Amino acid sequence: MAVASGVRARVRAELVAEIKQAARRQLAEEGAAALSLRAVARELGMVSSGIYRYFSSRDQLLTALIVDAYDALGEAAEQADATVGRDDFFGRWAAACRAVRGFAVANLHEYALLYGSPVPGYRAPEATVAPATRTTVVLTSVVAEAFAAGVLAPPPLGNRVVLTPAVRSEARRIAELVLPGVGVDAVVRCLAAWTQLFGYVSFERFGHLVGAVERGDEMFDAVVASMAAYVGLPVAPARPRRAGAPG
Amino acid sequence: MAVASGVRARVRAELVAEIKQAARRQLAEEGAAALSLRAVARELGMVSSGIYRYFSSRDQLLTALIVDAYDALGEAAEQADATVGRDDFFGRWAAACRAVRGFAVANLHEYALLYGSPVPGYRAPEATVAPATRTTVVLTSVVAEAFAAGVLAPPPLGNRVVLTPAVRSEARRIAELVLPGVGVDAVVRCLAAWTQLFGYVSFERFGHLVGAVERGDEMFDAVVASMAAYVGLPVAPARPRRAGAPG
DNA sequence: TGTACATCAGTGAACGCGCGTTCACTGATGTAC
DNA sequence: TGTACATCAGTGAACGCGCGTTCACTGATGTAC
Repeated sequence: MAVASGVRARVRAELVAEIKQAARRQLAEEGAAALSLRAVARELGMVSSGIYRYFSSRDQLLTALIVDAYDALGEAAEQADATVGRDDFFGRWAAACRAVRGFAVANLHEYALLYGSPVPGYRAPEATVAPATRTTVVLTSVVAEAFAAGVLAPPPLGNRVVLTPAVRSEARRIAELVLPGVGVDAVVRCLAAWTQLFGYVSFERFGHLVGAVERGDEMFDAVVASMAAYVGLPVAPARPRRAGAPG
Repeated sequence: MAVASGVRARVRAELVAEIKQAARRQLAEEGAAALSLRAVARELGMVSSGIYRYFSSRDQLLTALIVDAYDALGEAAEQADATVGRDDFFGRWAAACRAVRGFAVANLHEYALLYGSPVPGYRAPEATVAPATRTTVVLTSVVAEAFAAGVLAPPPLGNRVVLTPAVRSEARRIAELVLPGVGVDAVVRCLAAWTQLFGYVSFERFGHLVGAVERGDEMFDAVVASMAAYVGLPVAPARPRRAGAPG
């Protein structure tokens, strides 16, 4: 019966979920390098070879965890973005940045799995690419929409850096992908802000700010605000404008 | 004899160096998690227990590698800084940034050991703190000296972000340590630039820019220049001024 | 200069451990007639 | 509704591997008189 087969499939899906959850728990306690199929099986009261009914190798389980983590982070960023009024570009940017940091705080080892050292001997397959871009798309969309709304500030006079032709063409290519219409100068600043965000979160979570920054939450907000201004987002919530009108 | 004893000590020091070198080679090929005393011993044609004459545990060897890597990176930054005229603050900043990236390019796994995911189960001892700050000191010194020379630009109008009291006091504390006299606003921007630098290098080296940035060298220089301007360093080499004169 | 002793480097065997993966198997659960 | 068969989940033993660390040991190298 189709129904009975559906039951089997559902049980199977549940077990896959349970295995991933156990693996995630182990990840949280020991880190990615220490993740082992045997320990996962032990936690589920199963014999180690039983896992092979659900994952064909340790790497496949690791890939599933990576994809899930990228998706969880991406969804957190999307939801944070969605809580803010569409025209409050600064607020949306800040909300997305806070979501990234919040994810890293709540899931240190999953964050490290995504953005820390590559796992030795592990090569990320194609399947991880799409989920990896979700968070980036949230951030670039805010900038792209601010530009479309005509409120993205041009670079201040002091920041008019000369760009080489190679950089300009590269920036144009990036703009076509995720920042339609945005100028090469702003693309470079977006790239800086994007890497700054993850650089700060990594430094904080990996212990490089110990002794330097104590009030992590407030300092993070300050840095995010400063970088948002640097990118050109209006610091005060933007006045609603007709989207698409160039500024 | 003192001379004979000196010979023994020198041979010992050489062997310590050889062990570290073999460990570094292994690090470069497999990554930190795969570094093992047995493999190091094998490479030296020694029995595994022999290593214990020189390092009391795997963690102690790891610590030695971390200290060496911090020192190598710090020295690279210092030397890069030293090649540029003292008054060319922008050039000094860019040179130091390039040195950081250069180190990461040439020594991926050592860079990952320092700035990637924390090694599971390993807790960095006090001895690593001082060497870890060398690179940071190079960068902050450039900014502090630019300020002292009176050429550090104030934040552009668009970047006058409101800072909370907690952030201001934290920034003041940081300034006392490494950025004497520099305003809280600039401290926040330095923190952003510092984390941006390592964030970019990590993203590039760990594969997060694949498909986005192809001309790594030139794009890096562009981002560095943009961030240097954001920090307030004069983009063109500064006119020589009497150091210490406030701007 | 020569001998007796102490220090040290490196050996080899062993400890107990955990790992990923394979394989033939036993039951239980679904499927087709 | 009932039976015969196919599919699937999970078992248990085994493979070969590498790891950190301990320990009693053998020579060689230095030290003190």
